[in-house]
Amino acid sequence: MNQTMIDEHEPAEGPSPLQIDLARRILERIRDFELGVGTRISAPELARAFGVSRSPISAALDMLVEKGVLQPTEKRGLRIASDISGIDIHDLLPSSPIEDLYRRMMRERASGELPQDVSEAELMPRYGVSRGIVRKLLMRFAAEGLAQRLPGHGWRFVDSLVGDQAYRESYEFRIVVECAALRAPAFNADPEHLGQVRRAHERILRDPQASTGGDEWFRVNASFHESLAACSGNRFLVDAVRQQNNLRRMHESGVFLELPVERIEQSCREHLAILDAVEAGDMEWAEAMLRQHLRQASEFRWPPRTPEDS
Amino acid sequence: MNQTMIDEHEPAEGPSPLQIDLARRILERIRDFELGVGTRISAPELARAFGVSRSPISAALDMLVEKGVLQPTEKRGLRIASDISGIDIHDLLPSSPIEDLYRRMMRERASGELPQDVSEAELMPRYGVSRGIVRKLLMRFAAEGLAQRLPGHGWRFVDSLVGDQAYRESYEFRIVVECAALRAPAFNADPEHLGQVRRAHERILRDPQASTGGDEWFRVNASFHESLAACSGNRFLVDAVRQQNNLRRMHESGVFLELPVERIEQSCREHLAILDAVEAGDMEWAEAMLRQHLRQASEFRWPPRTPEDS
DNA sequence: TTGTGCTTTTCATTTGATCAAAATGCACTA
DNA sequence: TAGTGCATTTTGATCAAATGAAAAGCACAA
Repeated sequence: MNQTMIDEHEPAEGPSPLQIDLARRILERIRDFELGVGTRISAPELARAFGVSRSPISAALDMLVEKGVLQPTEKRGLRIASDISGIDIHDLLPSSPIEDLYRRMMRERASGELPQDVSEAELMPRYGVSRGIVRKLLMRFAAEGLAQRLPGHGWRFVDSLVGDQAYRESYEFRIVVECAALRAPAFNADPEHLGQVRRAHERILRDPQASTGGDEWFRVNASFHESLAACSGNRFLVDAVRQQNNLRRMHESGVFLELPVERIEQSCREHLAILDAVEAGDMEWAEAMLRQHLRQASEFRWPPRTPEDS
Repeated sequence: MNQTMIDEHEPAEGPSPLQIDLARRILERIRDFELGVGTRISAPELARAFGVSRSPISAALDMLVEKGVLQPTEKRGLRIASDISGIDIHDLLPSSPIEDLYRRMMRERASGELPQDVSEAELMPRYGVSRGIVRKLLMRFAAEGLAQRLPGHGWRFVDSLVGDQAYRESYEFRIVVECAALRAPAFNADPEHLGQVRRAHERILRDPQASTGGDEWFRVNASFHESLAACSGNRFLVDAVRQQNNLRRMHESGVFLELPVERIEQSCREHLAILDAVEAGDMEWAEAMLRQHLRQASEFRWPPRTPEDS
């Protein structure tokens, strides 16, 4: 072959998915801790918090410097350069192609475009990616309890939350597990942690409109339920709640319409009331409210979908 | 290169892991359905039952013919040739190297020889296998909820059931979930299925000695708890019970001593009593007994281990 | 001490070709 | 109508080499 092109390395191999993910989580962390402009940022601390080495953290911080969120101090190190409380994190950061594909698959599965049983070979041309990518994605679905390998050939997505039946089962399960968490003998509310959850809710209530579209509300909602379970001190309860959150994420990614603002506000207030009861130590009241909260949610019907849906 | 050797394919590539697994499950099925000598065997039916195509089923049946369990009929097709109720399935069938390695890893992890955090590169030389094999094994652990990928490099085994703390949490979780299953509004006992579980218990009671060593008792025990959950009609409860079974399997594979016979017999009888109550529709009594059964199990201390254990 | 900026080392992904195994289709039979 | 036996097609496992990314180490600064 003749080399008419400069056979240099392909330029601009962007940041790795891990780096992008870390950058996003760093922003979320800055917001959750309500760190102000000028605060110094420590790479080792972040590395510890996220369970990785400094290498990908440094790369993520570099991205944030490029975006103007951070800036180098006079001597060494970084500090926060701008207020990010108002901006949308997803708009600021590129999302990795892998992440996009993951969401796209989830959406197509939730809407039924993608069948329940799929083969790797079928997905490769469909999404125009190599087998390695397909497997990585499927493994991720599997790790989140959303898919599993079949014996022999192929993968199967879990019976998702389509149809009233599975939906009911999910809420029944959540009531069982989450209420049990509140009743756990070793229940111990960590004020620090719950306070953070509470602040996130108050942020939503201050500007509910901003949360209807993105997954901001989803994140806060999920962390509320997970944090309550965490107080039980029982890791299995936490895992169960987390998996239910994953399932709901997949289901809701198939619903295109936005949640009505009033709905979000009401849920927020219910969450805060439950937090009040928990922090006051009135577990029975908290449990009653949580049960009621979940039951209401299970009766909520999603807004009508696009016309061609069944 | 000169070809001094006959460059034929390596001989005797044994049966695939799937084939061996299917052969084992076919034997278990014959025993569970108590099919007698002479019964004809239908490959498509087995393929349907196990969710695979006829190809691996045929290979598995060939293995069983070789072992003398099945034999060809005069014209076409196969029939059962010998009574297998007394034999040990594990002795009859070879176990695939992959399966052996899986068990070995599980045992070494349960006993603490293998650290909680591992890298693929560390396991390759340790077990003398390629990276592909290591990944397949780790993926299997992950699928069973026994391990997960870490961000960046490496894998982490789940906090296993070592230490009183995790052990207590596990039983607490099981009580919550399994008792909820009995209380489920849609609870519906399938007599066919439960009868099969019952027969398996009676088989154990007839010859308890035979079950102390192998995993026969473990299988029956696990299927009892899983079957009860299945009657709830709630897939999430079933999944939760199944995952707890996986965890216990890993934990118990680290315990070398055998369970005392009396212990197995007592559990068997308790299981049967619970089945009686369930089939009689007395769910409250069933739940009370189940709760008591689990609580007792949680208080049971394993027999002393080999001396050098902590 | 704790953090930074760099280098070195280790680890895992990617890629493409080859091959084993599972799925599928078809002719034929009980 | 289901089942068998065999042939064909499809799927995914496997391997080594090259590349890219994360972890680990070190000197130095606040």
